[in-house]
Amino acid sequence: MTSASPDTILLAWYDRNHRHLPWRSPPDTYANPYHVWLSEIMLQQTTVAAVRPYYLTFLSRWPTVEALAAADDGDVMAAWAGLGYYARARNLLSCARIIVRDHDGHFPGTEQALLTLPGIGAYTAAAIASIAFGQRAVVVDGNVERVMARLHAVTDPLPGAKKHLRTLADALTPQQRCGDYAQAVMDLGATLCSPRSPNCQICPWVSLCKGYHQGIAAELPYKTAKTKRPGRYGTVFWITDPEGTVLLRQRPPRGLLGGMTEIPSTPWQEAPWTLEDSTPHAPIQGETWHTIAGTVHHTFSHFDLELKVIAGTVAQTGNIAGRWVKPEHFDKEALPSVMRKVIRHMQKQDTS
DNA sequence: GACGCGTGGCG
DNA sequence: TCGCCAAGCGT
Repeated sequence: MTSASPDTILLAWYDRNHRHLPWRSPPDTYANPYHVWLSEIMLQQTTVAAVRPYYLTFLSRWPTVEALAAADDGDVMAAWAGLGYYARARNLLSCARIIVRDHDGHFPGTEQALLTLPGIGAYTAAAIASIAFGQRAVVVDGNVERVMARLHAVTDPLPGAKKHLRTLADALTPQQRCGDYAQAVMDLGATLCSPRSPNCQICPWVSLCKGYHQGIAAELPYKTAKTKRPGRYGTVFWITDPEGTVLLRQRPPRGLLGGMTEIPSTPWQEAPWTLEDSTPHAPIQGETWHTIAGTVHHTFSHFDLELKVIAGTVAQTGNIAGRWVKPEHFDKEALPSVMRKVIRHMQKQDTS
């Protein structure tokens, strides 16, 4: 007798257990390339739970790549606000406009062509090519790396082991049902073969899994130690006019929170700010500042931030660089989470 | 290849 | 409270 191949075993598991996600199509069908692309960009380093509402909002507001390409930049950034990694939103718009301008509104169907588009790297190109176009492509994300490391008991640490893990993933990738297979491995990693406590007992691959048989599956993949997150400090200037309108401004188009709306602030430096050092950075001078009690803490990918807030009022809003926005219109702004924390902090002051 | 780039949830 | 983690990409 012959035993089923690993990919056949996994696909059978997927047919029984696949999750219903808004961007997915039924097994054995090709999904809409626009849907696959939009979801894959949002899912980069981001959980399904976080993506779901954003995906539904985007698809509702911009149902096609043509609609997205025609969208206003500020509307797209505002709709992305809170999801993080804002370069993805800038690249999303840029990519949509290239698709419409150079590709007649159709996504290319090969990995090689997809790779030339902004925001689409090795993983996303392979995902779109396989899931939306049925091409054989080796899809390697964090899930696949973890599953391969466990299945083959790879003990060399990441990121050094990446090339080896890709080779192992390539060897397992079938010629048929390529999109379903890609989603199946990722589903396996996201549900059973999870980072902390894998559910090996009901895993379709348990009998093949070297990591399981060596008793080290849950520990894999090993990773090289990370350095501790440094701390940074800033002072935010909460400036209002007599009617409670607040001074906002735009951040530079690239870099941290690039293109997003901010509340004016000192630079974010390694040492705490004194009041005297802070105020020269304010958008207005000669102000009487009122220190707001407490601090706002926020963790970015590569540093921890602690913000103090000082408040001031101006009689006239003219001749000050920035935009004056009423609080009831904040929800239309491209305000990242750290700035919404500052706003919440100020609203707590009002009610206490 | 290393680093910059967000956020929220979870053990 | 804290470190880890998520369907990575661009430079």
